[in-house]
Amino acid sequence: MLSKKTKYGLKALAFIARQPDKTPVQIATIAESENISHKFLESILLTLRKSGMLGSKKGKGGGYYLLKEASDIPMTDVIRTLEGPIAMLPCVSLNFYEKCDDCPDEHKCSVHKLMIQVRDSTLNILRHNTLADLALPSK
Amino acid sequence: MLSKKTKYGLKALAFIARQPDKTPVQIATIAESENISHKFLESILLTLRKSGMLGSKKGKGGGYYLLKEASDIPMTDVIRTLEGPIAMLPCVSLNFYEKCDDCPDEHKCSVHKLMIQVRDSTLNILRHNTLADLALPSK
DNA sequence: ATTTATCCTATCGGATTAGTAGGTTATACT
DNA sequence: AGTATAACCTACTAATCCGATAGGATAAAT
Repeated sequence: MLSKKTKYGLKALAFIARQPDKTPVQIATIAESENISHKFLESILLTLRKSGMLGSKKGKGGGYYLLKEASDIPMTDVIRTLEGPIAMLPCVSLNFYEKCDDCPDEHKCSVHKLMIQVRDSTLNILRHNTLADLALPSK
Repeated sequence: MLSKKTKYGLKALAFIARQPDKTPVQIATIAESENISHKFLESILLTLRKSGMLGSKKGKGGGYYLLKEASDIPMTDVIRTLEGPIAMLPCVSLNFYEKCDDCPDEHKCSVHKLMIQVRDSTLNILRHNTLADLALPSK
């Protein structure tokens, strides 16, 4: 399950990506529109800025804006930044790999094999969906 | 991420499914072979028995055995029993649906749409993999 | 009767989650 | 210069979940 942090982060990014130019959007605007706690959202956007996905501007007329084209930001990037691993087990994670304590040889582990299949199909979708897709107006 | 409960449960089921007849397998045997805490595994197998997946027998020569053919137990069943929802968000879960507090209309939610795609591709794999596949000897 | 092995309830420490509090810093406007 | 604005940053907290443990009750085989 995705944490609320990730869900809110995705919604916020979609909101920011929908801005016409790259006009900065304020936390308060997003928080209100998407029903997210202002303070919680603040910490989420801070994380996204530190990861290099967003830029920010202080003071009046300030806010957050995209540093890249929305179509250049795959969902994998966002989820890995906010949630961590996409895989269902650390031992099949590409970016957050960890060996299982209980597994002497993971190549003989049947659960491992199954989870690689799940990982690959999930990655396939998350890689090909970008923030531009997420930001498309709902029809 | 899958909990250890689920991971251990999957391994244990694969172990049980590998038995020639339907000879009961003892907790201790599985725990030792798969490096799982005896007591923790006990509670996991209890859950699986209560869900109707396993039968059990007490006393000497007792243990756990499958109640159905391994090929009739899809991975979805096991994971839903031990882990709960397969979907990444409650609002796209088929078996554990919950409305999002923050979403006035989930059909207009772009995150929702994305997570439905992920859910469907994951389900596709987990439905077509059964315990029989999981139990195949590692080559 | 004794051993074996599951059954069941209760508890627990540690980690994680979803926030909240409160002040600091940078920018814009007057 | 002074004030308002809005992001920045650190720390804290309440609640929940996870992984595991404790200890006895029950049922079956010998």
